[in-house]
Amino acid sequence: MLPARLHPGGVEAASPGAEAQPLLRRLGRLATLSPAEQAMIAELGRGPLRELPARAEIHPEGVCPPPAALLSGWACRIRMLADGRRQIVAFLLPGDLIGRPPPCLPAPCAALALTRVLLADAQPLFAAGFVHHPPVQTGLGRALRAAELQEEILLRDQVVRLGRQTAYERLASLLLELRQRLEMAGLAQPGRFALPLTQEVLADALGLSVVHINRTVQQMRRDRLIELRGGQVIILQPEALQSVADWQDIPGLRD
Amino acid sequence: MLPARLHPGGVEAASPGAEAQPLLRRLGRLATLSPAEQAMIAELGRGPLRELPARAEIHPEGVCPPPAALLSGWACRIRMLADGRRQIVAFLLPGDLIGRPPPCLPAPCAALALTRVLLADAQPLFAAGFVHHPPVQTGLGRALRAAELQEEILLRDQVVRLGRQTAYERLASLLLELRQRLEMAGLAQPGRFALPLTQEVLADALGLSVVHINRTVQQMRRDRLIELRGGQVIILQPEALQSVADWQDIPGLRD
DNA sequence: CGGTGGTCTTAACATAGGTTGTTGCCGACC
DNA sequence: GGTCGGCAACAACCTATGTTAAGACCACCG
Repeated sequence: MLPARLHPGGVEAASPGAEAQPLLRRLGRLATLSPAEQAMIAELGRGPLRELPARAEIHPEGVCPPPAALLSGWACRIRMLADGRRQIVAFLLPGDLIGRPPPCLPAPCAALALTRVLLADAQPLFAAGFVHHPPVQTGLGRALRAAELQEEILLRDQVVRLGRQTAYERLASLLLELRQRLEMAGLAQPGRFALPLTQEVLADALGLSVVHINRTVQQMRRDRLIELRGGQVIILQPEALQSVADWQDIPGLRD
Repeated sequence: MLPARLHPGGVEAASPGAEAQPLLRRLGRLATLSPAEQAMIAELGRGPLRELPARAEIHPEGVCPPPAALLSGWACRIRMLADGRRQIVAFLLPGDLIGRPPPCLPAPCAALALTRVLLADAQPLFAAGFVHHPPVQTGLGRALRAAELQEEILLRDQVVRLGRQTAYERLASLLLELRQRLEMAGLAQPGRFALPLTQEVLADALGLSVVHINRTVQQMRRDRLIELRGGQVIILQPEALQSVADWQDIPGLRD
């Protein structure tokens, strides 16, 4: 609704369109984009944006949400059971896409802001990449398609974590996933990144209790694999962490 | 490789093209197909088929498998950890699609036949529905797209199961999922269907040990929710099972 | 300043589910 | 008809993780 320049707080928008940087970076890594496509993506950052505070619902469960791009802040897809148990299905990071172009089935989970978030309407992107041309034909189409496929891969990783890994392994694996994703969006220094998540959120993502997350974090600190304070993670021993987590890199796509 | 008519065993191929029935049924439920599209699908059953015995690998981990349609038999997507732990990520039922049209990222999990399976080359389908036209434009495109979206929904259900449900709830939920999917492919009588899975396979899917699967099955039998013998399940109390599992139907798409 | 609420931390105890090992059934194969 | 392998069933014991509860720290706010 409001133009971008009315949101001075938080986003350090030095150059115009800077809000779209992570999205541009990520999609640009997935396929070669034409200058026109790059411009279209950068334009999103100048278009009408939706700003939401932490804890706000981006879209509820059971609807078919319109395509949006997460420009800044963290969010998640979450599902709740009847008795209140919560499972975070996926984390959404700057540069990620929420919602699908039609035809679209009702989403089985809600999307929730974990921090203050800035959302842009991604309808034009999907229209250009998915609807007007077959996705294979354009760089943008291939990039959007690859983003979808990556999301599916992350979902499968999550299944393996929850199904067959111990608490310690799950935490290691999640941290490595977030690190790589943030790097792909240009938001992490090597070995160090911001993690604006409470232990309760981690618990809901990893299928554990808060108490046990705490135990596990303590242990990982004592083992000198990570440091975690004030919303910042430092990965002290990447190789050790990778071997604990049985980690394999998230594949990309270059045309 | 071999033409369909050289596979007399197992498939009761009364009319020609009968092998493609489940696929036709399922895609036809997802979108309205033109007669030409229906013919193209039926044609798959007459084209060169790939037959594999139980336990055979359909495709390994880490490759980009060509699109195939599972015409008969059960299979699964599975991922293995370095130390041999296995997690079944998804079950593949007759009428399901394996592999993706390019652009495609290396699959993070292998596909494994759980029974004898019959596979057809699905490249023509994806070419027509995805590559030559944008998926929205044709009925086939919409159906293929909906099938993909359904698969993603199943994956999210699986995450919730493994993350937040008890063994008993997981089993209930999986049985309901399989029931609905088999019904959508026209392969289940109401309240009763074939389940050609060993308890070990169930364990690998539900993130449990074989022993505990056995305990859980016994309990569910004692509670008179299901019968399970000789590869057949009878759901005795569907509503009770649904309330245990916190079940919601898998959404479909009708144009 | 002193509440108030959110988050992290720790401890004690409870339990769902894992592990190991044995038995019995049944169909396949010689 | 015997033997063998795969599978289901069951028991005894063990452990990872959940639950409940309470204190410490910190940010915010009146």
